[in-house]
Amino acid sequence: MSENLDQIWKALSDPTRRDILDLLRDGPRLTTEIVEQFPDLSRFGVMKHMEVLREAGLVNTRADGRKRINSLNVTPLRQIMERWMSKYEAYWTNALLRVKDLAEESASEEKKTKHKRA
Amino acid sequence: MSENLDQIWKALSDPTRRDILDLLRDGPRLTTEIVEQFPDLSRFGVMKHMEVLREAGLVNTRADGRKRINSLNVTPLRQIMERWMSKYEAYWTNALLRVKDLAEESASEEKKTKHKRA
DNA sequence: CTAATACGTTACTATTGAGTAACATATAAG
DNA sequence: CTTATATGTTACTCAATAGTAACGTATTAG
Repeated sequence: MSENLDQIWKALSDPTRRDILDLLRDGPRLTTEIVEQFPDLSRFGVMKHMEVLREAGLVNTRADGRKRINSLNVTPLRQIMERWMSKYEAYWTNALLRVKDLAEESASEEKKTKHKRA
Repeated sequence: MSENLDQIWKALSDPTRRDILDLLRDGPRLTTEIVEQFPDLSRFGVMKHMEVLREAGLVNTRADGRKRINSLNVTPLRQIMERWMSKYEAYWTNALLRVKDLAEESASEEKKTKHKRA
């Protein structure tokens, strides 16, 4: 559960896969729904990306009849972010302060603002 | 200066390149010094990785006689981190609070703690 | 000037990754 | 049962990436 960090980075390195994650931020999607969002790609093309995301633990898929419901799992993202934040801690100073502001904002605003599409 | 985000992600996707960045966290290094840290790779192998890092803006290189001094540039890292932190804001809640703590820590401790090796 | 050092480049191989087309299976609806 | 839908799979390109070997250049030390 620690050496899959490579997998996570690999998964995130592709723009299409990041787009898929973006899409899933808005909530779970059927495989077909995801495929429809990428008219330039074949279905299998998208499905292979999905598989990479699944193997990296970034996406969970559960079956419901003949449907597959794909949902985002932020845990690996969090892992990477936290790891890098602390790793480069000494360099972060300014960034951290900005993130701190962000944290306080989102803490005080609670969940008034729903996140919006990419 | 905005569509190189892809490049940055690509650059970060390779474990060797992340190791190089880790090495540069401790301060600037000559090309040869970096090469020596990777006995399993040929010099040119390492140099190609360096080039990718340079093109992504993650590493700056300045000449000093016949020496090349490579140093870390965290700006692109910051870009990506900030972008993703805010993008997944709604999912971050717990993580953000931890980062907030980190920020306050490092703010109060100023720069007492020098960062240490990987 | 000569030799050693630090770096750069050319030319090539091999593996992985992204992608398509076409076929196969399973399930829900009528 | 039959059809349409949702998904899975096999077989195959094509391009990019990671990598090596070997040679070339430039600069500093003596």
